Amino acid sequence: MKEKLKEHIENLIPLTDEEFSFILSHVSFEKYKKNDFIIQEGENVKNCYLVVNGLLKLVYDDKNGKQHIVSFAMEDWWESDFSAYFSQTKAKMSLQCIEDTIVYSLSFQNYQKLSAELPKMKQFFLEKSNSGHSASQNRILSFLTSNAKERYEQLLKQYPLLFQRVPKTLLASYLGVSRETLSRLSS
Amino acid sequence: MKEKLKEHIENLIPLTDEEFSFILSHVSFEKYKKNDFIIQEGENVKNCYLVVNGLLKLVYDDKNGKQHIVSFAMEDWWESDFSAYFSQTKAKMSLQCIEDTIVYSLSFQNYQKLSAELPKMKQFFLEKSNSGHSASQNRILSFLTSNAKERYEQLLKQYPLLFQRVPKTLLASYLGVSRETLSRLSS
DNA sequence: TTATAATTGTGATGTATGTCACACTCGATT
DNA sequence: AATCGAGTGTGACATACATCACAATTATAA
Repeated sequence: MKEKLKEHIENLIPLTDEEFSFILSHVSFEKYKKNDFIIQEGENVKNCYLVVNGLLKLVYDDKNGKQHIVSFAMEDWWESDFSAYFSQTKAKMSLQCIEDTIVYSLSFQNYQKLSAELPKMKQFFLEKSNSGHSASQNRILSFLTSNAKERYEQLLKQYPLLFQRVPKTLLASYLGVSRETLSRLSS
Repeated sequence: MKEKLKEHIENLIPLTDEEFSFILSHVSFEKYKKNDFIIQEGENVKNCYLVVNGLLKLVYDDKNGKQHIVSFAMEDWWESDFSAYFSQTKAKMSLQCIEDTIVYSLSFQNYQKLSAELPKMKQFFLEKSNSGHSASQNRILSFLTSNAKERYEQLLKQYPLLFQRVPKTLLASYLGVSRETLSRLSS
């Protein structure tokens, strides 16, 4: 499993073996079961996570008890309630397993330590953050410019795999439509 | 005007005088008039911009010729079509002045140079990117959980100044509603 | 000033989408 | 095999919002 983390980082930035073992000593390997909460709303957010295997949802529960999916996290994605992680405050959102999931966990302290002591890692985090930011902007754009059907088709195109892995109800909650409307769109 | 840039960076990270003059030698100071385009859709995006004074809109023009505002950029904000900037490709969006505007411009090359040669600046960019990412996620959340009226009230609360500075049509286009609907919400 | 364009409000109407209710399928559990 | 619950489709109806049209007001420029 170590190889997967190494590959993941080297996808952006080559590492020496020493650098990689230094990194490895700052993360921890964790396994969760389907439906487990990795982060629960209201808790302090101590870690962010790299998904090695499995599937997560980052959800916000509104005052009416309705669930909204801010993001899915699939293999090779970093996820957390980043807003709470970076400010070391309480989670506004929950991170929960849709499938059995294996992750690398990185504490905020170790994130800072890696950033400070390994310039390559600061670079890595910077590039990850930049692309995360771009992805979010694209999602905003999709809300601004597209109706439910178009958003559905964009999602279908971008992540065809998702459709076999998650119930339609969750897709609806990601797209911002009711499950009934989504059902009518598919036909 | 130099002071404003220094203040802006030192808001996050203290700098020596040498460090600051090094930074200063890598940015350029530019003035634009109301309605000028700083970035035009289809162009290569060479720079990102720090707004010293004035107000910008980052807009996407859809296939039907309708304008969608992805972001306003006010004093003290960095803005660009970041997706195109970081990948050094053509702009999908335009950056245009709502008011006469003064900016610092930073080329991608100098961005890389500053990041590489000044660890403090890499840290600065990382923190900026992280907070930009969080802000975008909040905007997504607002689309998922709130109707037009609620989004309007959130915007009003977050940026009360904006309402005196920009026509309602633009606010509508930021909120993702028609100007008529926005007009009815205000009453 | 006068003319012209930009901005805003508001009615009438159409449409997309939400909500509620119910039925059906399918896999998991006992 | 029988039971249960999660996931899904679909009809009937309610509602939020878009669109089109027009008038009124306010800025801008000639």
